[in-house]
Amino acid sequence: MSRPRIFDENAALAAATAEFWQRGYAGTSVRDLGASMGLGTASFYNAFGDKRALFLRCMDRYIDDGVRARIRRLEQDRSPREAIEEFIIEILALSRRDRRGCLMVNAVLEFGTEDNEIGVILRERLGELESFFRRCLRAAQREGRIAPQLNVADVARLMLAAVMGLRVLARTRPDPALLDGAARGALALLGPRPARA
Amino acid sequence: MSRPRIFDENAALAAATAEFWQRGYAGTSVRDLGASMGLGTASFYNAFGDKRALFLRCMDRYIDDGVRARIRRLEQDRSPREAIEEFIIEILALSRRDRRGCLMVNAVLEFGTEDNEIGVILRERLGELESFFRRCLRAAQREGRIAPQLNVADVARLMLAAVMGLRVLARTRPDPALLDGAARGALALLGPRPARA
DNA sequence: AATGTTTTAGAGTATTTGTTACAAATCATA
DNA sequence: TATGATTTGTAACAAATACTCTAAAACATT
Repeated sequence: MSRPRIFDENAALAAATAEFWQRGYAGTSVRDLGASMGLGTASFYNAFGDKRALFLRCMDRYIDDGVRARIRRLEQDRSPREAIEEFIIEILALSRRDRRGCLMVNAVLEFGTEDNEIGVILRERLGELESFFRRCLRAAQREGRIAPQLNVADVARLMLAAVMGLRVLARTRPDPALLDGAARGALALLGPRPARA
Repeated sequence: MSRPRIFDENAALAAATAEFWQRGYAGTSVRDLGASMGLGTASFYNAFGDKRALFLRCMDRYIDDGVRARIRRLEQDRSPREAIEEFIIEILALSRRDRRGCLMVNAVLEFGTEDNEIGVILRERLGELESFFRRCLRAAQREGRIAPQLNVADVARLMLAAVMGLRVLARTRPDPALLDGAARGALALLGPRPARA
């Protein structure tokens, strides 16, 4: 019917994501993107609309494959308390091995106040993460795996902030001692593991 | 001796800072800056060198008048434990009233991986904040105002991360309940206030 | 009033930005 | 092998970017 695409859309999106992740939205030019995606201008605009639309697709993909997948997996495979613990441990591991921080957090700062449509999306995604923490904390509390006097809502909020902070620090001060310490501190929020009855 | 300046350098720096703060470095053009500072191109370049140099001056000023002044003041006027408490309360108040977040945190994400000179400066400034927390925690522990079994180094690191996170959240999700809750969570790290002996 | 020094105003420069235009290329089907 | 549809390469665009240049203006001192 028509000329087939020569490029792999998934690979192109991955390349674009990497570029945005490293240099930010404003810091990445369409020419940079085309080069790293292996696309000419025509293919670029034909396939993805424009720069902003491409960024939105990258962010969607990034979040679906990242936080969301992690939340789904941990909530299915682990006990509530372990789900939180594992989440933090995995974020720590990511932060230790990758100096780019988190594309979503980076986007929060770049678009938070300026682009309202992106702002809405980001707010919602952050809400999902907060909800994950709160759900797990509440469940863990019901199971008696964390102290009953813990303020679940506030700890969830603090954990959200702590994770954001960890991702920020990873981008500028990826000192393992710092990242490990902050993560240990966050884990300590759950209190000592109660002995199995 | 020579033609006097028509503009107030301090006011000009304040205006530039506001611009960078709101729109980021890449997002602010030299024309924007000139306009908000009330400077023509010649005056701009004559007085400040170039865009990057101006940004460095803005950041210096911002940090000196901000975190550093706050640390100095609190460490002088307050007990160690209160210094931390007040610091968090003040950051919370700032975050609630200003959606721009923190210029320093914004810069961390924009320059963390790209510009090494700025990266070094930011790393050092973050270190100062971490040290403040650690100093106060250690002193408070010696005074018996926080639990002796608290891991001071890790709590200081977590607090650094939490403050960064709070500043990030302020920029996109300035929901008072969220910010208040995260701050309460951070304060709870210090444990209950011991009764005065 | 002349000198020296710096600031100012504004036009101008070369490069980069995001995006469009257009014709050639490539396939499935008729 | 012609048709139809879409992708591709390249050239081009207007606007914006950071920055420079030239010359006039404004002061303190002589």
